[in-house]
Amino acid sequence: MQDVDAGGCGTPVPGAHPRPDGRDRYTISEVVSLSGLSAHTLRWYERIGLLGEVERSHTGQRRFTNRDLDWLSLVGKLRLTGMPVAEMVRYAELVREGDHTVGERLEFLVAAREDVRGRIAELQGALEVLECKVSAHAAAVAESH
Amino acid sequence: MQDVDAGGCGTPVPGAHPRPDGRDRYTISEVVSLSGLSAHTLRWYERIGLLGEVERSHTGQRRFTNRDLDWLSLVGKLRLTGMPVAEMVRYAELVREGDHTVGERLEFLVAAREDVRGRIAELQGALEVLECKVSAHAAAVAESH
DNA sequence: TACGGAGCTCGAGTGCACTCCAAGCAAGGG
DNA sequence: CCCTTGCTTGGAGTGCACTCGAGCTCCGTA
Repeated sequence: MQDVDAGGCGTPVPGAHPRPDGRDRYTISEVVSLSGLSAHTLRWYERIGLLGEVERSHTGQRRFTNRDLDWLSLVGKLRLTGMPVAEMVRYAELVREGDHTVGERLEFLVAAREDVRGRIAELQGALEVLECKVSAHAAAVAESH
Repeated sequence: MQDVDAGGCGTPVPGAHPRPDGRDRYTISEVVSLSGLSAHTLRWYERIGLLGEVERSHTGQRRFTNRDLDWLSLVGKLRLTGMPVAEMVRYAELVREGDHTVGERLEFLVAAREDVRGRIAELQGALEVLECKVSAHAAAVAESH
């Protein structure tokens, strides 16, 4: 089965470090450079349940998988939208609960999408104001030769 | 002289309480319902210099002016963009310093504008991912008849 | 065998933006 | 005169999302 939450929608971001393919086990420091998050933050994400049990090496060190990386990329997107971490944790729990939560997850995603649309509209309002202020100040600067 | 920072760019927001015109002195509770900010927050804004000395009644109560309301509306826009309060305070200081800071203010506004544009782009990236996830989950829900 | 470097856990600390509290004053109504 | 309502102050508290520190283990190289 193809989990509907893993991969499939990630933009292979131009700015970010590319993921070396053919591998599926990454140390925490590799994930730090791949994700841009700090090691502390990654461990914290796991503690609060935003990341689900990460696999371990025989000595107890974390070994992140490509699936973890996909999940982190989604989390990054949601974080950009300003979604509180607690909500993302709730979503992570739904994913862990299995396929029968897919309807609830759909609701969550739709709500998040509407939220983002609203936020974009807000920002566009702010942008208009800023553009107006910029013109006014540029004119004032020009006027004072 | 027409201060380039007062009014002129405010969208008369459809959702917000309209400002009763013909008046220029508002109590703190009037500003609470006009701005949506709490009284605590308004006093705190004044304390940290985000609002400049607010006029007082003979008994020491604050009397906000239309100019204060205009400023608060700009602050609200900037807050929506995620700008830290400290930066807005810096801008407020530039405004208080007078006309000779108009160039610096222009720089500030241009930077803020670029910031907002970048943030909109980020959100649009997140929106795409969300739309993709929504389709995938909608399909999964439909498939499970 | 010694050492540097990466990783581990648990718990405490930080910075931001509020948010609340206690104690007190002023005006108006009963 | 008392009570309520609305406002004042300074300072303490809250919630969020990290962020850091102490003290430990484990591994590879000299």
